[in-house]
Amino acid sequence: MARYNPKDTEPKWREAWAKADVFKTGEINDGRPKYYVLEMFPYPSGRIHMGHVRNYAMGDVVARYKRAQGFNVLHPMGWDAFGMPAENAAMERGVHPKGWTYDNIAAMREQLKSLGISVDWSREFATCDPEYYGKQQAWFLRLLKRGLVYRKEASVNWDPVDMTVLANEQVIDGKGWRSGATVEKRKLTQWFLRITDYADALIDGLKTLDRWPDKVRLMQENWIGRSKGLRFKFQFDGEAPDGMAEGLEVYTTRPDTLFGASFVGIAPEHPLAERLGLENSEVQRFIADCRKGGTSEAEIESAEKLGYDTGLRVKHPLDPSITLPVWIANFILMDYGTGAIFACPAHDQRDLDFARKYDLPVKPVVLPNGEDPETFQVGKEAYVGPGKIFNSHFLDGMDVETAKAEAVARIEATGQGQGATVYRLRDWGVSRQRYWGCPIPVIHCASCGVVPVPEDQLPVALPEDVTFDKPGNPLLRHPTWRHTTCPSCGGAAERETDTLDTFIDSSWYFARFADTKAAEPVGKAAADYWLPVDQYIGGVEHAILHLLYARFITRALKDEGLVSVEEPFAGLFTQGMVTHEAYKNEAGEWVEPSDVVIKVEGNSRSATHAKTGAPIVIGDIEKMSKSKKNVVAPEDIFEAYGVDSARLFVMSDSPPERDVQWTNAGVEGSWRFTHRLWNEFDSQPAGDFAHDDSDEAALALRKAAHKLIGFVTDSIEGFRFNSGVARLYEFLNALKAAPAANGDGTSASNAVLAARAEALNILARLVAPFTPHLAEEAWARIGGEGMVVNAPWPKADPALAADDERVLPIQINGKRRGEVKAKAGAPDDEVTKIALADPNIMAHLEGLTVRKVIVVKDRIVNIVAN
RNA sequence: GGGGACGUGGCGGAACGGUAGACGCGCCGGACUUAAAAUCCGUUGGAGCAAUCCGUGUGGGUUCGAGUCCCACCGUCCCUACCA
Repeated sequence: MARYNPKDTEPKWREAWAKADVFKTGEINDGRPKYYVLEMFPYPSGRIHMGHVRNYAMGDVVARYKRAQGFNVLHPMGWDAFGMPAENAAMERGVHPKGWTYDNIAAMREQLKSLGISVDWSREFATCDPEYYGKQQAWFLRLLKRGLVYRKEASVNWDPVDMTVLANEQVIDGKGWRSGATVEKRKLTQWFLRITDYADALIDGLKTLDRWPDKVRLMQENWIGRSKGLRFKFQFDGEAPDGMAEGLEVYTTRPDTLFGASFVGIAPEHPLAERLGLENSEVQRFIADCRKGGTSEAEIESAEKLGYDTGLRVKHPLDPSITLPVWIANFILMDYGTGAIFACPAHDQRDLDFARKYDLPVKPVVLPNGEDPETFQVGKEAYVGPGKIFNSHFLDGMDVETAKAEAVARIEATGQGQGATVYRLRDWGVSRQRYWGCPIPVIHCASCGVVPVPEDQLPVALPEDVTFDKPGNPLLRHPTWRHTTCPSCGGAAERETDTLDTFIDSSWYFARFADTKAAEPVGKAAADYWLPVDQYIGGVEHAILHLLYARFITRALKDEGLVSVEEPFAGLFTQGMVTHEAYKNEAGEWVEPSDVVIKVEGNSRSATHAKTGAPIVIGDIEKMSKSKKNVVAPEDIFEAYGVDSARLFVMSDSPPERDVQWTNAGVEGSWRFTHRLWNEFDSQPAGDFAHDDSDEAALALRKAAHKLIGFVTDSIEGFRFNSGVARLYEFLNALKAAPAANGDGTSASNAVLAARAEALNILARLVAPFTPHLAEEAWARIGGEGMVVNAPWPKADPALAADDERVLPIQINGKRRGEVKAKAGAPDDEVTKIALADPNIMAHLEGLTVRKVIVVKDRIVNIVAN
């Protein structure tokens, strides 16, 4: 018997798989049902981390399982390869982003391959391949023609030192994350995608995604933020200011509280405010003060409400005898609704805070149930609950919902406004003043305006001779690249130097995988066959941005006739992170796990430094990160324990959707399992043995093996890998306990050896998705046909998988008092008779009267007695 | 402020409304060893000699039966946010 040695075994089988090209995707419509499993593709940072191991191991379990089930499986891999880190490397170390990126890809490809994942590598691509982003430019231009792409002036976060636009996430406490410079708001002309055109479709489509986590669907729904309300125009009392002759338009979701209005508020960026600012330096100063406030959470939380009374007044839309003052208020956002509101302080907390500060009227119009209209008052808290409308003329006595409908109807009847649906979602700004991204394929011509690059000139490729010694966009300062001729008039013109947000790159890659050689952006026949992705797997951190963008682009591409599906991902699974304890020395510096020695005494643990012996503080369990030094490198683990043990551990320790805590002891448990598993295979004697089901031990083993098939199958289907692995452990324990095989197998009966042979044959196939290399070696050891990777998923014999005898617990008044053995499906009265005859039960029923006996077939007996 | 998830042994976690704690880790005991590591075997929710009793954050409720369903509270975590 030889000890299992993953170091030799694992590479051997990876080579065998590659040589036989077993993971090559089948042709479309090859007769088998299709299954498309995809993990979110990685950013090529240079090395894989444990999070990747977990993500790709999960996808691999599904892919291998589905292949064994007879599906035509598409399981591709690619690289989300554009983005800032490549440019940062260029600035910091003088390497070219392209070289840096492709070097990283090469390194990570080797690491991923060493994981033994069943990927069809022939379909690999990177989003920075001109071949890929050229196709992206092609569909981008088609969306431009469709009117889904437009330019507008928008305010952006501008880093004055790096001379670039920053995403909101890159602004930390008002400063650029790299330069540390105070970020300015600048108005720039930017490219946008009309995602808001699809707001309704994106919300309504969520209902069809029944294999998505509810959490993610809810997050998207909230993000899109559909609200129904009323949009109407206030007319000015007296002469309207310049440009406002039509009135001042506001949006509200509470038209029922119109009679509680005490003032009208406009955002500091509102055109009316800006106009007033031109004439009045006091207004100008006020607006400037409002801009100073930061956007961090704490600042918004504590920000004082600020207001400026413009002196203008407007007429109440339902009673012109009432007039309301117009204030400029810092808490009103220009980019939601109309940038202007009517305020009802009694029933909105922000309005109330403002009204109290500036001593404006607070008039309640919704009476909570049980309150007296004469005495009800609003103090420091606005009342936002249900109730009856009062103090509101014709709305009096209505409930809130009825009053909303009535108020909308009245306003619509007077022509002052209309019921309206407003979204929180904004159009998607996709311009980036960056080099390492997909160039926006348009040309600016002085006489023709914006002209799309003709399709036969695509891709618009990035120039490679660029410099990073100065801040700003290298494309802008490149001596020749942007100078070109207008495709329309032939005159001198300039290329667009903005590149696309990298979220565009990842919004359609799954469709390209269907046919990576297609001349069109998406190969229609292949995409129609493969899409949607049946199972998508990735981190929950992409719940909103990536998954929403991909849904939007899919719908846009569908309307453009490029794909046939509306939703890209039929099934979504969001897996948890890989965490690890973080350690600190007495000076408060982070210490790497490999330098820490843990001592256990009873239930308490203490730690010391491996080299110095100095005390170490065991900190919290946190996401692995370089800054906290609590990172365990996958390659070190592969080296020490083998790939299968690492895969097995990340699959087994926690439910897949939850975080898994990496521990050395844990992976050692998986390592022990692989050895014990191998030993069982290795101890099975050669030869054909006949089944003999009269042998109790043999039959028990066979039954356990056939039941196991169902357990493991269900656990994979239901993404409960940890439970499936637990069942495999349990079965291995049963196998070891069976009377057999003490080295040479001599003590086992032929019946048991036959049962063992059958069990091992099943077991090898069931563990194959989890520990594929070991399974292959085990399969070979027991003389399995071909490679286990090509073996069909085992089928349970229903007769063997079913229990013919059941052990039913007997409860008295819900407390367990004994058990009864009964044939499966035994009639209730028979089970009752046996239960009541049980001596222990009889003892417990002493002095009690049996009122009722509840028998749940094959499960439980409950005797109700008192 | 709004929304959501989760509270089970020393730890990670199992449990279609039906035997709570599967499986793993750790601890403890034993075998092997000159010894240790590795490996193997066994015990392990708490109390009790035992019968038995108590146990799934707290308090109520529904049910023959609740970790699971409902209500309230406490705690932890995540998302989102002057969104009118």
